[in-house]
Amino acid sequence: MARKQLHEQVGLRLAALDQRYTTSRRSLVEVLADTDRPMTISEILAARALPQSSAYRNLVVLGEAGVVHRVVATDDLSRFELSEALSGRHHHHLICGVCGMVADMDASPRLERALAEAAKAAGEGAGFEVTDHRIDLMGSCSDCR
Amino acid sequence: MARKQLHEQVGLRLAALDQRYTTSRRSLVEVLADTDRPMTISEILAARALPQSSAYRNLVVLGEAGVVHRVVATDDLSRFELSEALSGRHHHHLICGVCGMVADMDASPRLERALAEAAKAAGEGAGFEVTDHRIDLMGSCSDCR
DNA sequence: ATTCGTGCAAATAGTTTGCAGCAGA
DNA sequence: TCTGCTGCAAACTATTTGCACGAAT
Repeated sequence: MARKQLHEQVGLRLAALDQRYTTSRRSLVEVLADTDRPMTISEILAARALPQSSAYRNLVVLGEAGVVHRVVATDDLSRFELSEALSGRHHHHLICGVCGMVADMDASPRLERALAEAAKAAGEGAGFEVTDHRIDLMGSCSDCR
Repeated sequence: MARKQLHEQVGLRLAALDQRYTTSRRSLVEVLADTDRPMTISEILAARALPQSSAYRNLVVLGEAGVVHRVVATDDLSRFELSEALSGRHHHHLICGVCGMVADMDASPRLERALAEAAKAAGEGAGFEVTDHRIDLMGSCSDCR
């Protein structure tokens, strides 16, 4: 999605919640749009000077607006990425167990189909309504070997 | 696995690291063997009175010994389960986005095959060596609807 | 005996929040 | 203009650690 349209979309989503699209929120969206992997708070702050509390607060708001998505890896750092609704790329993650790095990985149709089937079975069995999924491949990245 | 053999296995794994199989460690293993879902620290402490610090410390040791495994869901509570090497059940998780509950879900062969293929492709593409994976179905549990 | 584990309390790390001043629609 | 956002600092929560005592080999 072009950068301009991206901001338009974000603006709309925020407006729907009576939230303003302020400079710091725009900053956060820019940073996340510029990268191809989920970013930690410190990475975000390294890219755009911004008080931590504003970063946290705005990421919450952007999360509620469906603009950003929180990724949980294995270390205890939150990572954030643009939501798939905005990035348009359904993907999963590679997670390095040594350094904690997280990289994006494109989804495979076959995997998605198998997953949909498993989700259906799980729902029937346990009265659980599946709305989303998360697939992570764990291992070691090239820097850690 | 029978309870007695389980403790034997745990004892061996701890011994391999020059660690003793003490009463509190045995307690932790028992609690985790008695349940079918990953447990938070507070759930564990509710089941067996034990100082928090001992629980945390021993879960680290049991983790290093490959006896327990830490499960990361979406809230910021660590959850622990018996490792698959000991439980013998390869499984994935259902995670409720409302209450944070985590339940076990048996793995499906088809899903595993599709995943193995995706893992191979990812490794080739990114110089990433895949050693494990994690699949979670997110949604809402029966209690939350 | 000597090494390792325990329990308490204090420390730490990441994240959240109260409040006074500032800015966007 | 008026409601909501910002920035600072203090608060909070989950987890980790230092240290002196106790237990296991």
